[in-house]
Amino acid sequence: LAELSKKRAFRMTEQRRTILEALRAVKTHPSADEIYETVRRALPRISLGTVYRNLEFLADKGVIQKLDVGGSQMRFDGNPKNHYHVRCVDCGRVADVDLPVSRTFEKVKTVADGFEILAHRLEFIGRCPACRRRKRRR
Amino acid sequence: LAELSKKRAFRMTEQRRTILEALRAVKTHPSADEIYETVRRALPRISLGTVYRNLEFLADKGVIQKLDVGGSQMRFDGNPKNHYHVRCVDCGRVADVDLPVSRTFEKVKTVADGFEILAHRLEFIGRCPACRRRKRRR
DNA sequence: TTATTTGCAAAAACTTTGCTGATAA
DNA sequence: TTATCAGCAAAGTTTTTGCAAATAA
Repeated sequence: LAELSKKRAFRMTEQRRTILEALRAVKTHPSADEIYETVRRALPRISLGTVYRNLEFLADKGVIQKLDVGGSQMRFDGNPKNHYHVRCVDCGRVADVDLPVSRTFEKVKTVADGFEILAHRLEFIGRCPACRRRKRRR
Repeated sequence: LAELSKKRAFRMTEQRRTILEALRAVKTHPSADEIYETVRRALPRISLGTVYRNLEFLADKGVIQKLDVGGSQMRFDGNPKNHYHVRCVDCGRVADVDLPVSRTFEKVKTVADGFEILAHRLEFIGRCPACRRRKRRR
């Protein structure tokens, strides 16, 4: 990694920059295809594969975060620092939670079965305002 | 649901029973294909589709739990009560965590953005004993 | 008897990858 | 100049589904 960045063995291409900007511009936590649709407006020839490759690349570099929250798709977060999320049961929308990271859980170093703990991930499951309204109407 | 169970509109087939027994017999949290491989030993003609359908069915009925922990596959738990899990970063193995469910997080009813909170899900990410050993050797 | 369930195969949904030409530095 | 990167299309992985035959109750 240190070698890589020293040698500058990666480029800031138009595609990479546009993807990163698109992700940083929103506070939602878009999936790869949502980012693809956004970026496509600026770069109509970009491919979905390129979007996936760059998101993976940026997450590897610690510039962004790949969120493996519940649901069938990965989501991406322009903020690489650990924080908690809520996911809407109905529409799958993901948002940040305004709670600090638990000091208690951060201190856990081992659990039963001899697992060595590296991190923890907390996700709230709920209903977003839009879906609450939709449900009330029904 | 009440109607369904009153009318007994479901059967306890050989396949369903075998799948449930296989899941209850282990404390690992197997994926659908792992359960398929196990059940196949008793019922060689069973199809993967049947395994998926029954796991979904049993989870819907609250008999088992479908775990949407990180990773590309769903995992299943014979214990339907909410509890926390650890997942091994290296091999994906999932185990139960010997921590009580957080009263603090259980009390959270809303978060920023007006989400109505229904539940929470905590997952530790770690390294299982086998993978720790494997890593030390390298 | 008959509504539910199965096996099979095809499809769906999401993501990764091989290859060739393009391009950032 | 050249190693990295993009576009394209094909393939991989996991899960779902349509349909006709089988079966639990």
